[in-house]
Amino acid sequence: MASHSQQLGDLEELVLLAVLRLGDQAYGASIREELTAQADRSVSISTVYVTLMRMEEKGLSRSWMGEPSGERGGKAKRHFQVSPEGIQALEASRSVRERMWARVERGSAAHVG
Amino acid sequence: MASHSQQLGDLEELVLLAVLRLGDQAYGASIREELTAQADRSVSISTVYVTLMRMEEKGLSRSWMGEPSGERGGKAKRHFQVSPEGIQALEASRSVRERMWARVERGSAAHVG
DNA sequence: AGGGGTTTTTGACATTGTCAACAAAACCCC
DNA sequence: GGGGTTTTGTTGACAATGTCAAAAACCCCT
Repeated sequence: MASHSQQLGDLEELVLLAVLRLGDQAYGASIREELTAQADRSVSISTVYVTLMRMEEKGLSRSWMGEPSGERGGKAKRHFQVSPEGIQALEASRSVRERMWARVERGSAAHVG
Repeated sequence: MASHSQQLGDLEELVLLAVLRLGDQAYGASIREELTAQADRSVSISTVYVTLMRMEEKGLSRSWMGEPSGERGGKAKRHFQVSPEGIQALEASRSVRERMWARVERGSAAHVG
C-alpha cells in the first residue's frame, strides 16, 4: 500500500527517534544529549527546539509544559512526544531505506563494506 | 571511532543508494525510476541531476559523459558513480539509524509497530 | 525586588529539496 | 546538409529543512 505519510528530513528523523527512546524524559536538553552521544550529531539546543516546533505544526509530534522542577532556578521543562503520524513516518522511512539497502547488497556488481 | 564523514540529506542518501544499486546503468532516467518505484519518492528529473551535481562538488559522487546510445535521437548519457567518501557517508548514516532504532526497541516504555 | 541559574523562544542565515523552463545532442528524412 | 523530432542534460528560482547566536522567560533564593 503506497502510504503518503510525510517525508522526514534526516535530522527530523533522528530527533523523533531520540524522543521515542527517551519516553517521558524527552525534553530539550536530554534530546540534545541523545543526539550528541548516540547519533553523532552535535547540534545546538535551539536546533532541537526549532525542529520539534516545526514538526509539531505538521502533526508529527506533540508537546506540553511540565511542572517547575523545584531545584535551584530553572524554567519548567517542555515535554515532547511523537504522534501516531510521526511513528508512521518513521516506519515508512525505515522500510524504504531497508529495501534500498537490500537491493544494493543483492543484485548489483558493487561491493560495499 | 567517531568518523567525521559528511552528513547526508535524506534525498541524497536515497540517490546514492539508487546509484549504487544501478551500477554501470546509473544515469538520470534510471535513477529517477529507481527512486519512484522503490523509494516512494517521485521527484522530477531535474531534482536528480541537481542533487548529484551538488554531491559531486562535495566529493560524494563522480560522473562522466558516455557514448551516444545509437537509438533514435538522444543526447549522450551522463553516468554516475558513488565515491568512496559517498559509501563511507552511507554506511555512517545507516549505522547511526540502526543504533537509534535498537535503542528505541529495547530500552523504552514506548511500543512501536 | 534583584540576581544568578536553568530552560525555551526568536530572528536570521546556510544548506538541501524541488521543479519548470531552457539548452544540447543525436538521429531521421527529404 | 538543414529542419524536425526525440532523448537527455543544465539553469534559475523558490520552498523546506538545518543551524545557531542572542534574547526572553521563568524559578528559586536572599
